[in-house]
Amino acid sequence: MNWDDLKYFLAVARCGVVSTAAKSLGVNHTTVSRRISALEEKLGSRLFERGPNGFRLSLAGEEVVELAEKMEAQASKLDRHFQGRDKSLTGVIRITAPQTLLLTLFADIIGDFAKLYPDIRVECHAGDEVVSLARREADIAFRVTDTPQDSLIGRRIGAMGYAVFAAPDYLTRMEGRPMSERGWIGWFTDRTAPTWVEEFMPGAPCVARTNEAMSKAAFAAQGMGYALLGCPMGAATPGVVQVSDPQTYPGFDLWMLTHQDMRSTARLRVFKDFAYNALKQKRKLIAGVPLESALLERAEA
Amino acid sequence: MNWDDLKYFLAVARCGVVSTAAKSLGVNHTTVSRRISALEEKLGSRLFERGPNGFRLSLAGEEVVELAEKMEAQASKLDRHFQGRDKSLTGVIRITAPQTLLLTLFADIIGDFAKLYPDIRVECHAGDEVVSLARREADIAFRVTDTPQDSLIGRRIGAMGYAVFAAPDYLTRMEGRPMSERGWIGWFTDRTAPTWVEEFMPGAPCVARTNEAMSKAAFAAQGMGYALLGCPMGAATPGVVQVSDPQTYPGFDLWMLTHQDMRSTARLRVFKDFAYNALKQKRKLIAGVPLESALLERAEA
DNA sequence: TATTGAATCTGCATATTCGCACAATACTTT
DNA sequence: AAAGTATTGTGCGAATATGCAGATTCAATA
Repeated sequence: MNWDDLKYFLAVARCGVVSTAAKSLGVNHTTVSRRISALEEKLGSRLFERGPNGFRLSLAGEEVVELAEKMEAQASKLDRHFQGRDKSLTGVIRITAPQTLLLTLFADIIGDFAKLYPDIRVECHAGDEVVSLARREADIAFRVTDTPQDSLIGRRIGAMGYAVFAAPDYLTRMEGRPMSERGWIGWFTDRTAPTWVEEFMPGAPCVARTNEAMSKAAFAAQGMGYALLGCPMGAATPGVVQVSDPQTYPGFDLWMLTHQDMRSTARLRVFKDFAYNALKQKRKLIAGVPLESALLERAEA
Repeated sequence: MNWDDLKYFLAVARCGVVSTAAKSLGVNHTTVSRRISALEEKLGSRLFERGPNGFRLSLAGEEVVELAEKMEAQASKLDRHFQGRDKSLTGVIRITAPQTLLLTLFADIIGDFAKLYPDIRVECHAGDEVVSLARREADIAFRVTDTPQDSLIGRRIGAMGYAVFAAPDYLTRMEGRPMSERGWIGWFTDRTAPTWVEEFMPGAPCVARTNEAMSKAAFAAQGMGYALLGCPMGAATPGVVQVSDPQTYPGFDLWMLTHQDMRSTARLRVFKDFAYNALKQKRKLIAGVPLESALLERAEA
């Protein structure tokens, strides 16, 4: 028997429905369903009566609940012992992330975390500069990079997606016009039209430059032209819509980096787990979605 | 935290060495090592001091042992509740398997099982005939087949391997002789030289026929010629050595079949688990090993 | 009775985990 | 001292589990 399956069992026993239980566990409902089946198979007894409006505990299931709850009590004792005293963790966590991501991707994650752990203060540093994790200038760094340093423990979140965005009214204005009349917004460092322009709007002139992503998005929202934005940023910017499929570039992956010290504090472990899970659920936002689905999702909202 | 990891933790805590713990759990030692690391990572504390002669519990580890043991107590209570009363299961289990496999593959498995559960009597039926699991002519059927019937629950063990075998003294006798002087041993039903003969010894004549695999092996052991045998059979037959790489044929998979009754008895569940795990550990024997390794293993023995 | 809706079940692509073989290391024995 | 033995750690192919999307089932409602 897989002890971990009892965790899934308890969740379903409490929720009554697999889908809700799955949400509370942060996994897909098919996974929950399959692991319940596996547990039943191992024990050789149906634990739930399957109905169209959920799972109802069978007689055998009722008996399992008690034992499983005792196991849970031990497990959470263990958790508390190591994770610190429950939700009453205190202290400061310093994180650093690229500005665009901090605002568009981490804002609500950090907000949710703060609600759960009100006594932990999260200090943020927005920027791409190198900060020393060893010297505790930051505890956790989120970076878009190829391969992180060896001295750090890295967990790969996933590929970063980039897509072309523009303001809707700009698009209607440009309807049918030739590329030469449309404009793109780029970096100061772009000496010549970047690749995405060549592919998406060859021959179009540059209408604005900036050294900072937020203003790039702002210019686009003002209807000045097309801009290549990170998908999370584009999705979070009011006044722009996605007009190209998202593109991922090899080596442009989002990583969560921490110092390789096993004795890191409880609050750090808790945050790492929390952030990693939250980001995993947002990986579609991070990598971007194909143009069609993006417009569809927008239409629904 | 993954509750199941505590099972691994306890095993290592008791054995003191990862390799031994792995053996007792029936998994690879790297798996144990990795899951311990994962647990330590989640708890944020080293549970063992790694030494060249094993793992020694750390202070933190000592504390975990107590809690984990309480969880184990609950888990085994659950097991006992469903699996029947421990090792004191009684009754009869009827299994059926192809004769060659029953003798070469299942003999020791059934023997080991009988030692563990002395009050369960295992009745065997050797043969390939269709037996009705629904009518309890047998409880468990092992079959080499393509796709098992829908009404049965099947667990795939793995591909069956077949290789050419011959007696060592026959081989020395034939050293350097042309194929036309060598002979192959086949089935009564072989109207013409089967594929393996065409590939392995084209032009060779048939020297013996039989309708039954044991005698095929016996003929080969008598130095009558080459024979294609199932790898478990060839490995178990004294007097023959493997002389070709093993070949697997699509659809020739070994399956364990049982009736799809969830309320099957405790002794059946126990046997199914036991047999499945034992067979998994023998999958190299079942699928066969490349010629080189086969000779090497033989040389060691 | 037909329709809507919420739930669970299957086929397939993907991501993760596992096992194997080899390497590295320390301890024991000759 | 040097070879032998037993242990844990790493790279890579394969087995397994997971997630997603569509199909399906069943009950409630109009």
